[in-house]
Amino acid sequence: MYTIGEVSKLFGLPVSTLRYYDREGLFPGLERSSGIRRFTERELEALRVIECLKRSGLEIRDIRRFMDWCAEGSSTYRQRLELFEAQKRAVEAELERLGRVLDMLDFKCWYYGEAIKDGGEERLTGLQPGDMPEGIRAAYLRAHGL
Amino acid sequence: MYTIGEVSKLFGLPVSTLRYYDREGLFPGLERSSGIRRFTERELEALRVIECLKRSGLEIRDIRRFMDWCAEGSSTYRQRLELFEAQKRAVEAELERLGRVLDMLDFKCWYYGEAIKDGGEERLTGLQPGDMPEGIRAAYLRAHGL
DNA sequence: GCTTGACCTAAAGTCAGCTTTAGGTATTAC
DNA sequence: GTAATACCTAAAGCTGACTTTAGGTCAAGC
Repeated sequence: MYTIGEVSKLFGLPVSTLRYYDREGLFPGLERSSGIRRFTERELEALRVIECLKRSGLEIRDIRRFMDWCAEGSSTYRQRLELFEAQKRAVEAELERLGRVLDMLDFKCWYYGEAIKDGGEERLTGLQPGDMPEGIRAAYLRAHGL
Repeated sequence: MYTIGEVSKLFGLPVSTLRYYDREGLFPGLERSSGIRRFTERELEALRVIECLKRSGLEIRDIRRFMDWCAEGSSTYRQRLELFEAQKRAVEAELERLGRVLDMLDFKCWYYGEAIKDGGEERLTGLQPGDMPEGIRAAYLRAHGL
């Protein structure tokens, strides 16, 4: 059993955020003793799932819906599975987009490294992909969707 | 040369967003003919960079600062390089976090698949990592930071 | 007994990033 | 000539996710 202050430290989240999550219904079964919230291992796992679903792009209201499904019992397993499968696809898509972002950043790092060496961008502005070093060319082409 | 409507279609961004970006100073050299914005290849590349920096976690005001550096010329190459290097580190960190999110989602997909097969969570609630299949155990442990 | 610190609430405030509204110009299509 | 369409501005409005504020309870330490 943990107080809100302990959970705050464990997860590195402000107390105000935990109270906000509770207000929004993200801890449906959270118990209290004389008004004070008592977090159990169940709420800690809920919090791990909340962080996971948030990072995967879900909004608070949708996380709430998921938590309500959990409280509803075995009749909602299918919906819960489908939610996780959908978020998996969303995260895989995001990973791919971030990969292309990284390609652009790699290209730009190379570009400014060269610009600094040259003292200007004259040589670089006319550059065709064919004139770039192997790895940079690949990154450039992926970043520009070619 | 492109009108704002053409750029909107090319990038899949609302016209209102492009005007907002312009208002926020993200196209420092954008020209106009009789009041109408004329986007050139330079603005298209700027837009690619904007999307890249935004996805990498930068705020509009910081992107604006970068665009101002570009307008300032060769004296800012170093700052620009450092910005891209910092964003590269940020994206690499985000990729790792997303990897752990994916681990959690993999675990939860497996979990609910099993719960559906079993018709309940009784067997699963007592489950130790040692009882899980190979790949799922690994995902579970990574997702839970163990 | 009184201060400190951890908890509580309801309600208002904040911030980023857009989007919408209201009103206007200029060109093309009929 | 008038209706539709694409452009323009300034300013207000919106949304999600918190955070802050103002005011209160309660137990522990001095």
